[in-house]
Amino acid sequence: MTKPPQAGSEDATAGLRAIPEASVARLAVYLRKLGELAEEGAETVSSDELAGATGVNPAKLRKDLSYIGSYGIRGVGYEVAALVHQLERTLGLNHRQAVALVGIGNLGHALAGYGGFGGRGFPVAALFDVDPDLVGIHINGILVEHVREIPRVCADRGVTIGMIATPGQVAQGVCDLLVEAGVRCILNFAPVVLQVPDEVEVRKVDLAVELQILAFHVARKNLATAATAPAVNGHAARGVVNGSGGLAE
Amino acid sequence: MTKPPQAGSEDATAGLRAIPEASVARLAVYLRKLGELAEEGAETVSSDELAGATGVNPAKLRKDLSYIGSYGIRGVGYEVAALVHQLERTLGLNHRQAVALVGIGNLGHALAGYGGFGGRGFPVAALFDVDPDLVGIHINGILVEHVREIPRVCADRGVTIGMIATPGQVAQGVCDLLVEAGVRCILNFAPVVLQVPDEVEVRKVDLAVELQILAFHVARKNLATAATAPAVNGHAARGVVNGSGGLAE
DNA sequence: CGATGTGAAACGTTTCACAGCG
DNA sequence: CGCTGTGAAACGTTTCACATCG
Repeated sequence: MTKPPQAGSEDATAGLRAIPEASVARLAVYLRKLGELAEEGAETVSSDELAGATGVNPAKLRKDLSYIGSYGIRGVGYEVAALVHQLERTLGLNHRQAVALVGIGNLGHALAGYGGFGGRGFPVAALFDVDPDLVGIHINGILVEHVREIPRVCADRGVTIGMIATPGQVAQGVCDLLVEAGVRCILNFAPVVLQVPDEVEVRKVDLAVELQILAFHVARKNLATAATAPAVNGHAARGVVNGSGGLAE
Repeated sequence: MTKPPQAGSEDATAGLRAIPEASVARLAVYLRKLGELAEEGAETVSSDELAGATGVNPAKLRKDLSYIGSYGIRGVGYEVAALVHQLERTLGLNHRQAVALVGIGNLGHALAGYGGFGGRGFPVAALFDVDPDLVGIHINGILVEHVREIPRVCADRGVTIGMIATPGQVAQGVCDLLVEAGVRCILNFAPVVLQVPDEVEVRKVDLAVELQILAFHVARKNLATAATAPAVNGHAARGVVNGSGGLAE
C-alpha cells in the first residue's frame, strides 16, 4: 500500500506502522468483546455483529481491522480466536507490560485494586507514595515504596508504563522521575498538563474535564428543548435551566 | 457565520450552538489553568502563555476561544477573570449539576470521595449500590441507597449527570434506570458499551483500554528504536524489548 | 508593534458504495 | 449470494498565514 518500507521487514513491523490513533483505541474495545464472544463459544463474527456490539459503524470496524492485515473470511466473517490473537499481538499484549502506580490516595487505592489490570496482562509491578503511613504497607500483595525509589525500582523491574494518581502539585515532579527511570508511556490522572520530552507518550484521564464536558451537553440539551417548543411561547426556559428543586448541598 | 438562526436570540443561545466537541474538551482545561492563574494574581494572559501551559497550539487555543464569542484584547491578551466567567457560562457551570454515582466498589468509593467534583460545582447528590452491606451507610455525608430507588431519587433531586462505576454485567441495567429517571448525560466507567436512546449522551472512561493504547505505543517505540539505531549498531534493542529482568508476577 | 481573530490549506477520521472473493 | 476489503467522498479538526485592531 503506502509502499513497502524495506524489503525484508518482519510482518510484525509491517502491520504496526500506520494504524491511526483513533483505530487503536477501538481495537482494544473489539478485543474485549471478542473475549466475551469466545467465552460464549462463538467461532466467527461478522463485522455487522461486532460493530453492533461495540457501538461502531461496520465499515469503520472493517477498516480498523484491515490495518492489522486482516484475517477475515469473505462471505463468513472473522474467526474469533485468530482475531483475538492478532489484536493482542498488535496491541503489544503478548509481552506483559509492567505498570508502576504513583500516588496511593483515594483513586490510587482503587487503581491498585482494580481487577482489569493484573487480570488482563498489566501486572502492577510497583507502588509509590511519599506518605510515611503508606510507605512500607502492602496493597494486593505489592509493597508501597517511597517516590524517591522510582528510578531504581522502575529500572530494575522493567516498568514500561507509569500511572500517576497524585495531587496535581506534585504530578510533574513524579512524571520527571518516571521519565528519568526510562518510562516512556504514562497514564496521568492528575489534573495537570504534564510537560515531557517528545519521545514520551502521555495519555490523560481527567475526571473533572469529563464532567464539565457532560455539563456542557446538559446545558446544550436544555437550550435545545427550550428552543424547540417555545417559538410561540416567549420565554420557555422556565423550570428547565433553573428547576433543580433542592440539591443535596 | 453559519447564519443567525433567529433574529432576537439571546447571546447565551447564539454562542453555544456550534462549538466542536474537540474544543469543548479543551475549554475545560483552559478553565482550570485560568483558575490557577487567577489565584496567582494574573490579570491577563496571552494565547501563547495559556497555550504553552495547557500543551496546545496557540492558534488552536485562539480558535477555541473564538467559538465562545471571544473577549480578547488585541495586542494584550485575555482578561483572566472575564474569560473564566465566559467559560463557566459556556460549560454550564453557572447552575450546579447534581451528580448521581452508581456502584460503590473500589472505584466508586474513590469517586465518591474525590475532591474535584463537589469542590468544582458537581455536588454528588446521590449514591447507589445493591450490596446490602453498603446500602444505608454514609460516604462523605451522603447516604448510599438501593439501585431500585434510582428513578425516584434522581427525579426528586434533579440529577442531571449519572456516573456508572459498577461491574460490567450490570452496567446496562443501571444505565436503563438512569435514563428512565430522566438522566441524559452519563459518564461510564464500566467496561461495556452502553446502548442508549439518541438523546442521551454517554462518555466512557475505560482504564483497561487506556492501558492497552499505551501498550501499543510501547510496542511501537520498541520497534522504532529497534529499527532506527541498529543500522549502525547491530542489535540496539538490548534490554528494551525483552529486558524485563523479573516482573512482580 | 504585538496579539487576537479567522479564512483557507492540510491533515486525520468517518462514511459511503461497491469491487472482489470465498 | 453474502460479507470482507478498500478507493473515494464527506466530514471534522488542526495548522498556517495574515488581515485586523487596540
